[in-house]
Amino acid sequence: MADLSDQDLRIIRTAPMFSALSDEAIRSLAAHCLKIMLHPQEAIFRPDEEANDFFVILRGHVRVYKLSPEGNQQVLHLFGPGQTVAEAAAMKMQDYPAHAEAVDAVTLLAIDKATFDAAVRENVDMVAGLVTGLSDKLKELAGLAEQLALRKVPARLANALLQEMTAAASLTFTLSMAKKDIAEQIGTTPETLSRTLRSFQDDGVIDVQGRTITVLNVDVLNALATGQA
Amino acid sequence: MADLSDQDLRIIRTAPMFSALSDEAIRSLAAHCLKIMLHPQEAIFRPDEEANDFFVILRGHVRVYKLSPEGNQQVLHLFGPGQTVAEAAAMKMQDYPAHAEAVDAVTLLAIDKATFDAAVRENVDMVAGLVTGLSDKLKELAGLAEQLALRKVPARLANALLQEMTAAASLTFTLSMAKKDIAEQIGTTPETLSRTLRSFQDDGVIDVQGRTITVLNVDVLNALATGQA
DNA sequence: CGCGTCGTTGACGACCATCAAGGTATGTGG
DNA sequence: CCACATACCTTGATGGTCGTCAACGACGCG
Repeated sequence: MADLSDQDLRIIRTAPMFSALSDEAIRSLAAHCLKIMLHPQEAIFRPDEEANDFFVILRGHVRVYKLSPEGNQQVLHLFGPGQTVAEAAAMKMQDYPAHAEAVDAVTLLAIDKATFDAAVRENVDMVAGLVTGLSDKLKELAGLAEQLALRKVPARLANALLQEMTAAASLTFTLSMAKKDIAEQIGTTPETLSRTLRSFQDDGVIDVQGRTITVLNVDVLNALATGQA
Repeated sequence: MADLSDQDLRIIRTAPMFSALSDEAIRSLAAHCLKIMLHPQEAIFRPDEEANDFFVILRGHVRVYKLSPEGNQQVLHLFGPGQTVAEAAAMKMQDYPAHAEAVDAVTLLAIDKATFDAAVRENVDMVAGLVTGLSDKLKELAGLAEQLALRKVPARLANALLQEMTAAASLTFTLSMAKKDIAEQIGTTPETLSRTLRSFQDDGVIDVQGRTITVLNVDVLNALATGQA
């Protein structure tokens, strides 16, 4: 039931599992799917729901996170257009393992397990892409666990800054989200983030002007990120 | 080149990706594989090696871990007989994402990417199992990240104790490994582990006699594990 | 019996979350 | 256009958690 624009098609084909499919194959798959629009902060799924569908992001960003009993959250993934969410849970028909919510205005394609299974049976080459996607997520989570266990806040922050820097392809860039969200993502608090940013600035590694960061010394920042400082 | 006993077959079929295969299919796959025996502590792979093979554990236990620049390690997975190691990395032909080593005396079946690909092409039903295995690992890592970020040491230890308890199916059990290894697995030090165990004991939740633990109050232990205490 | 690994305990300090308060920015309605 | 509300950010003070260092006792094994 979902109409797809040409741009939608291009975005969907960004996902490894769909990259090998023809336009017609994607369109016929989408014919059985729902297009969902969400407002910022709107919930997509919760850990106690059964995973009947998984999602392809057409527009916006999705945050996948765990919640502690005290209400703290830890972001596991941050997904953007062309990425798939919860395909592993859906394939196994278990409960979703975490929370997911829209970060900004989001459009999703919701694919239910049955129609996806049918699509896989007709296009066996999707499997390689599916595995690739899962493998990427495994690697990401392994890196996250490493960071949380073995790196202190300065190293995690340095990492995040380097990521933003390379994403912007410039030594000066504007943070892609509010500082409080960055704090959350690297597993700390806004207060500690603020202090750590200031200490970087005092050390002459970066310059902070509100949401705009300029990296003054990439080498030191790299050293911080890998823990050699 | 690897001869498989009937017991080997039974163990291999424990892995979700092999569960649907016939004896002959497994034997013909194994004909192109190597059986590897390892001593305790012996390395299996390192993060800078190219992942040409992945492994099925026939005997013993394998620890997969990340290493910090300071030499601390964080265990990501602990695998036993019938589990597969590094299949995601091997399928994508990238570098291994972590270290792996034998915990005790280990026997592995090493499967290289090419022969596995061939096997998958002949037995498409393996795919579902492959995905199941990856999905399980994703869930495990997500849980680990949650614990590291959001739970304090007592909660993580309570969790570990509950796991050992249910594995033993008895309120009294002997730890499956040295305490220092448990400390490592839950991301802390032997000293802190020792103190936390003592505090549990002082609170009357468990009794500790060397490596033997008796759970005196399951409810409180559960509360500790979920963070409600 | 001696040695090495493991486990425990104590003292200490680093790191970081929390609480509280004030400052800044941004958008909204009058 | 200004006043105000509401977020977001910063800064300081404080305390808890946990890692580190050091010393010692307990095992297990050759």
